[in-house]
Amino acid sequence: MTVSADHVILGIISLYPCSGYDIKEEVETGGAGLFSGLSFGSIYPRLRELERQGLIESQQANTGARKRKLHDLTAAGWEALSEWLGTHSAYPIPTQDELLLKMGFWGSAMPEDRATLIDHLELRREQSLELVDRLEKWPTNGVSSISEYGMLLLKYMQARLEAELGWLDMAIAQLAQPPRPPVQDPRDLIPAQRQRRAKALERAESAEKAPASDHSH
Amino acid sequence: MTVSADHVILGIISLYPCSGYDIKEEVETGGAGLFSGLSFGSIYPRLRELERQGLIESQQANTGARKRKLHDLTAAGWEALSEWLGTHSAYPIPTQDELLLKMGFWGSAMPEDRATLIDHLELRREQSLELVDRLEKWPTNGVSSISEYGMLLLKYMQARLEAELGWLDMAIAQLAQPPRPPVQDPRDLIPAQRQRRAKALERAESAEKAPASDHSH
DNA sequence: CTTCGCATGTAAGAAGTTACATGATTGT
DNA sequence: ACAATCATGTAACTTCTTACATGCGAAG
Repeated sequence: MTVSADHVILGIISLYPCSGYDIKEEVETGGAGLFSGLSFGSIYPRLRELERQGLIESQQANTGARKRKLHDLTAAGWEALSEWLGTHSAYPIPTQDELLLKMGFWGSAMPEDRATLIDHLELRREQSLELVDRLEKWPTNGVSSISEYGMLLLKYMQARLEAELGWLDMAIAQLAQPPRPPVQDPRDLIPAQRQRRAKALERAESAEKAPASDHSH
Repeated sequence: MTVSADHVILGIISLYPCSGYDIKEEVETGGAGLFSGLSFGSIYPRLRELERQGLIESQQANTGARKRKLHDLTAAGWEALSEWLGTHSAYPIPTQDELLLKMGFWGSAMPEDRATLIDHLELRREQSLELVDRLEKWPTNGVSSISEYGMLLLKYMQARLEAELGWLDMAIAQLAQPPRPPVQDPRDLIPAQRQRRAKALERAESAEKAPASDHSH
């Protein structure tokens, strides 16, 4: 499910011959970082392995003053990259989004506390607005390379963020109102959740008050 | 970065007392599956561990005719779940989306072949339309429990999918047209990519034709 | 009577992260 | 002189997945 580190590394090197440090940089602040993550702990070992496999070539380079190891694709590397690009990708569900996941459990575990959820959503809103800002400046920042494809990706993210922000405003407003009843609950699970929770907490509390009653018969 | 399996399991059990198999079911076809994934290989060992930690209680149950082990939260389990819900979540970047990632490398590795990318995007479009359909029927399917929070999640996914589908139509249409020049390319990396690739492939081909010239000096 | 779906589990391994270790160069 | 940044690497560990193993009940 997770995208292979090797492919990300090959892809980034295809953009320009670069060092392990450059790759990390690209993933942290560049466009590739929007859709993948990599740490040094995987970059360097993988670079060695890719070189062993003959997909990349490495050479010491002293551009500037620092010594760095520059990596570039071999013919086999370009072919491996193209082959990967040609294969179909898995549909991106499940979407990794902890906040939304939590929201799905809110009704059962945090029956009363809507304020905390609103707080989470407002934080998300701020962070998304920041990202919108960063993305907006991208095509004119004077440093990033943005191809036609890069521009399409940028538009994808913008469309998605816009939709998310609209939803956030709606959701925050709704949560500030009194709770609404379930939309559909054929097995009456939702009232049962509250009861199960209340019973479990109550039982624990009474056990705490009378701890001597534990060794039965 | 990845959401912890334990929290997902606790969350699903909070919805109703369930077996390991039920949890898998919920993740495959239920709402929780939109934002998390779990396999049997992690569910069963984690259930044992959560029981050992006193966060869940398990009991043999013979509802129906089959023997299953039903799990429910203890007071400590409800508290652990609430505590998790109360903490802030990481911003969901990087977004795990292999297709978009590939698109970012398309210009360097597949300079000519726009048809394959269009094909990928059309497949995505179909899959997203299918999901839209499934989501639309959800609140009236007569079986799923959908709280107010669940309904908000549903609306989130719908907003996001709608934005994605709009973008897909635009992107597919654009890619059917002739290529456009880069939006920004201060270091002229984009033309360089084609040259590096061409040179690497060419070099490999000539080496194949004259394989005897390898032992120099 | 046998195949499919329900149901639980284990063991080996893939893949990546965290934390650590090291050292040079640049800016203040 | 000192800190921050550039730069490369390793080892231990966490976490989850894949593939396998097992068995019962229901349906055809």
